[in-house]
Amino acid sequence: MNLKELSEILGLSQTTVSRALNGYPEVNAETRERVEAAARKHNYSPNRRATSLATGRSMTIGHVIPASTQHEMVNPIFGDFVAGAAGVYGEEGYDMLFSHVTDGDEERAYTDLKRKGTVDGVIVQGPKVNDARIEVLTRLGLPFVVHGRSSGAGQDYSWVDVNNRRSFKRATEFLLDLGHRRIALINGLEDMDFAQRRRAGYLEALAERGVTPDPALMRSAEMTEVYGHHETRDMLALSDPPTAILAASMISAIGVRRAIEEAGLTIGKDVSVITHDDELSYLRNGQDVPIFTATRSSVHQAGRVLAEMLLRRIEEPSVVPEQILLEAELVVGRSTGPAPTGD
Amino acid sequence: MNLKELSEILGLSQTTVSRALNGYPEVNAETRERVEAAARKHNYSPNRRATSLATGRSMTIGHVIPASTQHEMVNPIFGDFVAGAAGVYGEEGYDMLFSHVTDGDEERAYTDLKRKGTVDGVIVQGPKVNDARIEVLTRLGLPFVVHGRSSGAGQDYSWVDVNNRRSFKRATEFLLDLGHRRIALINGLEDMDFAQRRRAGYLEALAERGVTPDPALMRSAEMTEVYGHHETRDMLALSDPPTAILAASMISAIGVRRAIEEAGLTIGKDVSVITHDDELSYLRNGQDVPIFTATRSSVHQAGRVLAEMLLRRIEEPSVVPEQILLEAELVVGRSTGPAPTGD
DNA sequence: AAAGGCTTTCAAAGCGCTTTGAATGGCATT
DNA sequence: AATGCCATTCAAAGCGCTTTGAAAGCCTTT
Repeated sequence: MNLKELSEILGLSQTTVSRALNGYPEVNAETRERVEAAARKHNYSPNRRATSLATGRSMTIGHVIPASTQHEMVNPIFGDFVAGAAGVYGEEGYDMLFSHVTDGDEERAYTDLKRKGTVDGVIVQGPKVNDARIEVLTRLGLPFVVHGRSSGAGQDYSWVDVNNRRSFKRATEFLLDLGHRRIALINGLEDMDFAQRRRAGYLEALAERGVTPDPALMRSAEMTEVYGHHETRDMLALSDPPTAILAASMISAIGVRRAIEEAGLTIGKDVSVITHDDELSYLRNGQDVPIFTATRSSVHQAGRVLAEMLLRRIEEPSVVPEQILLEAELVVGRSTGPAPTGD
Repeated sequence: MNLKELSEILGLSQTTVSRALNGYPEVNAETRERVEAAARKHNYSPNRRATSLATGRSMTIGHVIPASTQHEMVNPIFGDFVAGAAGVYGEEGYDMLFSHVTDGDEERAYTDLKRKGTVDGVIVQGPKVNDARIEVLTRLGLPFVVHGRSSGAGQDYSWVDVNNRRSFKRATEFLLDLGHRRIALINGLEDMDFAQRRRAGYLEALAERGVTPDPALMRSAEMTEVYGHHETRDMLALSDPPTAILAASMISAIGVRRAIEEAGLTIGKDVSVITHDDELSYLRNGQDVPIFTATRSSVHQAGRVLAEMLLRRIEEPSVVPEQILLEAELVVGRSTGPAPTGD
């Protein structure tokens, strides 16, 4: 059933039927009802491609997945984020499209998205320091919002970010207050902007207390479980091992815990652990009492907020960019305790 | 730059330019080269919506995400699966579209997808026992493939599944061979088809050895970490606790491990654990020696295989459905050992 | 020289919708 | 009765592409 057929059945022109269904005022109330009834009855709904071609809008939001770090897509954090965004899209009648882009080819990818008119806007995920995508998208005039920020990207753009510097500073201070001095940082990938900010917060806290940072206690890589385990095991074998560890995600924290337990140590007693907790639905930080002391900020919620922001930008592209900085809570769980005394 | 402009620049008709770019034979070789050069130079690429409207094909694959169990989307397993499929789509020039569908509304969702022509085919994920989607899609004539199977769905359809029954039977036998008799099953959601099959395999193995299954040792729910932890703690508190546990995924197995350790017990000695391992990239089952003894089958690979199968079906919709049954390996890790002797 | 057959190019229709600009008819106004 | 104004409805153009059917041009054949 298409518009032509429907209008023939009704004995009306396509114009009138289209207008009736799209809520235009210049249609007789009675006619509108007839049209709506017929549309329901014949299970009519307009062809998205045709609508899209005629209006110039695709009602689709793009998420570009760089293929080199396939991980980005696979990342459980990404899953929760996307679920949050998808909820908003659904409510507003937008679809969500993923483009799998081979790395280095991002400029082309975005140019194509714009050119081909596949999407009305995009969400930029996992911004790096000085991320080139921001400049490209600004130049193309394709509406976008960024999940996180990119230090060094000159443009003024819209973003939603967690105050990573502050939350990791607080977490570090919390450990310092407990008497810890050998505090390790198991960070995310070095070139990710959020990782830089977390490290900055960590270093800031140490500096303010006069603790000299030890490069041997600062690790960074993709935040897998195996990585958390590996680095922890490695550091616990040092002659002067850490008494506390800051982990970048629940997933690596699980690896951290595994390594601590394998070493015959007790978490929260021999070694304290604080992790960032994105409130992943499949990896909740315990039910009532948190498993880990954690800096907590829902990535699902961030997805929602960003999606709403993007839809606003699509509606009004000329409005000045918005920026939202979310503060993470510091929740105290059972993975932290006073620094062990006596060596 | 659109086709019209490009053809005017070249002094050719749109027809010829279109044909040149799409590799039709009836174009002079020299002309083709000129056209291709101009297209490159002016950064031309055809508008997807227009192409799509003209050809009737959208070059997009749909993944429908039921909203009630938001979890499905958020599921880390889903992430890896989708990454596998996305790789194939990318190679073949397809995009991937997610529709967020409020539950119970799936029939409408698919009808719309078909009607609106948004997608050329869909992948059905997380089939339940007697899943209604299969009948709907068959009726609509929208090409689809299923990740898993649906017992009771009458139709003949294409699927890729892991031999869940056999792999859980083998895992159970492995534990029985080690002398375990109190074997618990921490399964996925009861109405999921895969969960049924796993349970069937588990029960089959018990029956063959004359072990009476104990309902108190059979749990099922969404496979989160907290769930694995909760059920394990609960069962370990029984007067006659299990000496071995079968878990449905790495994520719940992590919760199982946490509960065992909290109870002061040792995994692989006091309590043996076998999990299914989907080879999630962020939750690898250890590096060299597996953390858990596991039934292993890559969900990323399954994603690839299904995507390829779907593209074949889109190409040749009339071909008889294909079915692929993947066998899981049983890999032995450090989480299993002989049943503890003496009470 | 006319006929026939290739190769190459083109004009125009069509995909299914939205939207512009015009037409129609009923009613109140003069 | 003629005029003007709304409220409705309509025909047709246009979105940017593909594809059909026809035409043009050049050889070869008779």
